[in-house]
Amino acid sequence: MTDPHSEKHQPPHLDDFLCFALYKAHHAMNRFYKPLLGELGLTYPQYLVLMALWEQDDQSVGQLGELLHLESNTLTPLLKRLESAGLVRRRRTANDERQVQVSLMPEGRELKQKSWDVAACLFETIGMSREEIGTLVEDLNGVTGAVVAGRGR
Amino acid sequence: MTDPHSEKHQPPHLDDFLCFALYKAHHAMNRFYKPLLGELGLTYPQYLVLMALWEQDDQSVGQLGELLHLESNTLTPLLKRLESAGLVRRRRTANDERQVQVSLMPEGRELKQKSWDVAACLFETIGMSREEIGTLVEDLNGVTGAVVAGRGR
DNA sequence: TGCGATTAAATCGTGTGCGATTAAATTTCT
DNA sequence: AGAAATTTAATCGCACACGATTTAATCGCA
Repeated sequence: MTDPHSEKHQPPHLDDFLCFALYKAHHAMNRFYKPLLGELGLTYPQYLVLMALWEQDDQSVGQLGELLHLESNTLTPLLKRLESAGLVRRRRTANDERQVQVSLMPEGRELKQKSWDVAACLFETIGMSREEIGTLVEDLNGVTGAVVAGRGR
Repeated sequence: MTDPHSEKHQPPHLDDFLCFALYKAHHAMNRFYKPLLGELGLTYPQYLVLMALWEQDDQSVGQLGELLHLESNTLTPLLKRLESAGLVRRRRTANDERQVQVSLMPEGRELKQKSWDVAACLFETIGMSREEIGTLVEDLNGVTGAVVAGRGR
């Protein structure tokens, strides 16, 4: 059994754990976005779903789930809320009645512009260059990839 | 209004957003930990609370909340579950009856050893050196700090 | 053709997270 | 000393997140 963080067999501090740093950063991001997105009537996961649709409209629940690493049990109620807010439309596809296709309504498409300010606000707040952010994103994606790949053992 | 991610006013891909990278990495970590911690009868947030107590026993709900960035509305039910599992004890302090002091029970203290393997397993899985992890943790904490500091505006 | 296997969403139950409010104890200030 | 302000947990309601199950549609294969 490998000692994960120190040469000595001495427990590291909580702050040294990668999982805890991720936990905190994710929470901080959540707390930062919440009031800004609240003005748009969105939650953070709803915002991510809309971002996915802005990039590629008309995706199935499964496609969205794969992109966002979410299952239908999470997405279905979330999408129903977006639908009842008039931002997206949910329809079963004609080809395959099992699939539900999610597409943007005009009101949902408009939010793209407003949400731009939110991302810009975060960018200003953290005060990092594009290169630094790019490197950090790559590192995080590397960790994500390794962890996801190493799961089924 | 600053364009956050590109010279051109062209929306970046979802994968370029730091918030999304964090979201994915945090979820990946969660999904990795869940089955391992499940064998110990713990959830991920419960594990973090225990880690905090292993490092410093006998903390108030407020202290734990400050460390983990959680409010009493989240901690109270979580701590009650840890208590009913026999891992911790909750008692109001004699000095100040408002505060609830949380301390480890023997069974909770024992889990420290077992949980060690979980951290070691993650360390092996991501396959990064201590230096790389340390740098990443520092970068993440930097982002967390900047975001938290920039909130009240 | 038709029946079992597979696939895609939806449903259910539990456990976070958090904004808002409440309740009780302590501190402050006159 | 005593009322008002403050502090600390707890409570309530809503929205994820996910394991497990269910339902409905499609596929595959004899």
